[in-house]
Amino acid sequence: MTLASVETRLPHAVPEGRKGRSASEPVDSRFDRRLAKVLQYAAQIFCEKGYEGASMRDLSRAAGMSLAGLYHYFESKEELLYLIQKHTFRTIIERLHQRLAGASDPEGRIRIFIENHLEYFLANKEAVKVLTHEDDTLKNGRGAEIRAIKREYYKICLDLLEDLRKEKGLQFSGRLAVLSLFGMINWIYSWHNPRVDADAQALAREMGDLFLGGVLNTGKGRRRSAKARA
Amino acid sequence: MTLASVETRLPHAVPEGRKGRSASEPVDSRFDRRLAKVLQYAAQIFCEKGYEGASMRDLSRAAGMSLAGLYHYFESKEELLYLIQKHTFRTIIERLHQRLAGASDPEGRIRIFIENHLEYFLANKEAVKVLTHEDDTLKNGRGAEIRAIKREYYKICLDLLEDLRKEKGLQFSGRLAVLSLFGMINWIYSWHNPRVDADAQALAREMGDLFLGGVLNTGKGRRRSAKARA
DNA sequence: TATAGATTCGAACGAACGTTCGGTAAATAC
DNA sequence: GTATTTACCGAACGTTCGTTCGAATCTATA
Repeated sequence: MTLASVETRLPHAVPEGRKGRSASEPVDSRFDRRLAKVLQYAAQIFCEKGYEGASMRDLSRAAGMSLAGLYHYFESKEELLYLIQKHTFRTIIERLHQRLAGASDPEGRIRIFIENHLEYFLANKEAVKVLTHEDDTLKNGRGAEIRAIKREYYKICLDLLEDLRKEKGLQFSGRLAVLSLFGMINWIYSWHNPRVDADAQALAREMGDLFLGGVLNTGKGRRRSAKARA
Repeated sequence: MTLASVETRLPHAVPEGRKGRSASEPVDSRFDRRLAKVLQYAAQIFCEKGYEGASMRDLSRAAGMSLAGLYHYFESKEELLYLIQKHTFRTIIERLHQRLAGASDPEGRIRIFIENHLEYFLANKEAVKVLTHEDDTLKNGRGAEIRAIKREYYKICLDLLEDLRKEKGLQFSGRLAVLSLFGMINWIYSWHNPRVDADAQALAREMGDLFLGGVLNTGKGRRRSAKARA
């Protein structure tokens, strides 16, 4: 789970033979470790200046490595962004599955989703900002792959919500609920200040209260305020 | 309320005399109208490619005007972003004040806030994406001015929420509630599809239900689910 | 210690960037 | 109808961009 168990090995000029690592190979070579470090620096730079605004020279300065030297580890700036996004997403989903394994109560599972999301977000602000901010920067194959992972994550959350809906016999738009929840918890990167705001667990509880309070309340009796009905 | 009642007139090489329009001057000259058009194209381009990713040549192509000709209307790319953000923000706040003037019920006023926000967002997707996406792109003076407007907008929403809290005797973190609400309604630009999703009014009602349901429920008796308390 | 591969580098490539300059055409004022 | 300002343009400026190339230096094995 370092930031680089990835099939980028021997990026160019490899004559023949093994092209991509066959996945699930836990190698943690010198190459992998160095690439992980570089990806970390890159996430930081992309976070600060944005993908387009950041230059490879910025990265070379931050990583303490020459401009040309960087290209030993990946083949282009775009692949750099792809590797960061893919690793970040996959890690979040992997951890989520671990945590969900031991919980069956629908409401509790949604709270686990929120907590998992927020914990990773606040612990890896840079990478996550790159994930959400450079949302549709990647094109073609790499972009399609990242969008697929995103849909997978969306689907997990939607299923959790529909379990709750069935259990409680509620009526609400799953799509709207999921996207509202994503908005709440993704927006954090734009305001969270560790010196002012609570930690991930407390935030997850408060946001869980807010969101679940709304969902449970809205969907039940179609109760609406007089003002809204007017 | 065109996109350019702004003090950019006579951008450079003006020898002496009137520098900035003295504000509140409703002139809608040829210059202003053309600038408004250009700002519209610019919002579109910035929205598509991001501020850093968009080039002045892209804009010149979209606007059907030469590269050099553009600089007759503003002095730099950065000022372009500033003008878009300032006009967008000021318009949203101005309309909000108009709508709030006739409402006194705290819950209804929050619903007005949400509806005003969503209506403008969905009618001006490009400009709004530039507003939220290029959040801290501007530096120095221009950046400080935009951040001040943003704080003003935040404060309006916070006050609305605290009115509700007082009326109903609730307990909740105003900051967290405001920022959660902003997350919900700002995130829309990343997913809203007019062919699939409801219009602004319907969305505002549903999100209002969700948010107010949560706020009213959470803050009252400190009710929490067994799972969350465990 | 010799050999081979992995790692790193300085220097440069062509392309694209934001901006400027001198000048022409169109609109406005007198 | 002429003079003056406004609107616009082609061409270029200097800079920075992502990327490449050939060579130098490490590292590990035999």
